[in-house]
Amino acid sequence: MPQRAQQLALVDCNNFYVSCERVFRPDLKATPVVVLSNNDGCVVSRSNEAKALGINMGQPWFECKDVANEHGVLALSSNYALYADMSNRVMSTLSDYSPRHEVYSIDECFVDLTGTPKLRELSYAMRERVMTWTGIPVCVGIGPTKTLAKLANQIAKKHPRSQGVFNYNDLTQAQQDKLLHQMDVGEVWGIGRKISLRLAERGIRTVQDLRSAHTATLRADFGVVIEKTQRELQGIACIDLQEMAPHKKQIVSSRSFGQSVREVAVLKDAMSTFVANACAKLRAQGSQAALIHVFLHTNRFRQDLPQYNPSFALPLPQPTHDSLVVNRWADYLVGRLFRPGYDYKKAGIMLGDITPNGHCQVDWLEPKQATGSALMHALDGLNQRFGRGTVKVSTQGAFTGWQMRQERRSPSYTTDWNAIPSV
DNA sequence: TCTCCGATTAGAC
DNA sequence: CTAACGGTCTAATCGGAGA
Repeated sequence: MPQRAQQLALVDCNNFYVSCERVFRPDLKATPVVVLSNNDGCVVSRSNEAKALGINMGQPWFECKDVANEHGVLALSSNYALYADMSNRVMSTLSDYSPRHEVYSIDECFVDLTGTPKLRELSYAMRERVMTWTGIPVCVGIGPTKTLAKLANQIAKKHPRSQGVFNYNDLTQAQQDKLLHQMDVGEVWGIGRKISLRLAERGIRTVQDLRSAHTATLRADFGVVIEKTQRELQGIACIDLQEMAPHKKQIVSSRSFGQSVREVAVLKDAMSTFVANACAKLRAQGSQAALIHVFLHTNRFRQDLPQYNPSFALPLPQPTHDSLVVNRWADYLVGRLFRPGYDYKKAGIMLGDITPNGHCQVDWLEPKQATGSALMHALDGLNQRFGRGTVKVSTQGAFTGWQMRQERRSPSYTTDWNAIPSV
């Protein structure tokens, strides 16, 4: 008996960060809006009006500022607390539709709707409900594989006639061929700029070209990943739904500074914040790290200034998730890496060699470490209940001048009572 | 020559 | 006034060191 195709939906929020801002500022419905990355550096989310003005994704703000101001574009600093909270609401709404779902990113979720009767009606209802319950518009793309669901989602986004829902499984073979022939390979999930160019050299320009390319040659020239992508385009699922997020194998916390920094003390202050951040993430997933990697960066865009990008990876004698322990090492490393006379623009820490708590190789000879777990537990509890930064390590916050620029931040509508507008 | 491992690359969002 | 360009994460692949 032939197996019926999987009905895998990709639900993707439209212009997510901008949409989050608009939920609390309905007056901005027709205003072109963009949201900027950390440090107000690049454009990371655009309303349709802003897209129409030719403002590109990832474009540095200073490049498009003039055009933007000319057309009355409102630019906002990113407010991740708000977006994370809105994301949770959307994902929780979607999770009611299938126990088999995967939160793929802050604004995307795969939902397995295989076996659902009246799929079309259900998809429209799902969009409606997310809109009513959260205020966030979404589009639904359905296909037999993740890659085709992604592609279907793009169609749903692009063609107003689809009303936000597109099911690839509804197409006949001939319709599929025609559709894929009209789409650029670069639109496929997993095919980025570099590979698009190399594919084009071999005459593979459309999605249909890729789908029908000679598999062995493709694999030899481009590797396994692209072979999997091809199979997915052919309707053979190679990328599984990951219902449980696996533990992170590496945790990074880093930031560009608002201004350049010349003093060690300020770098150490910043570093202790990064350490606190990274260790909190580590504890949140119940892990320990045995490798810490600290780095400093000068401004790579200022080639007129001397460049210096030192880093050092330090294996720890014992794995830990204790901010204080990590902070001592990081502080020491910053001191070792620092050279006076440079304008530092960025720093950070990477935690590696991550294992679940208690699953470590213990060195017989090392005295058993007093991990301070109870202290860290209390600290996480307070910071969770009263907001990040309620309790800090003493080296944090003595110096300023490294904090990022955020001149256009919206209030924290969903996480701060004081931000709720008075009626 | 093979294997291991760290560094680099490419991609996503 | 000027200068101004994100942050995390994974997997594959590359390339050098050592066996």
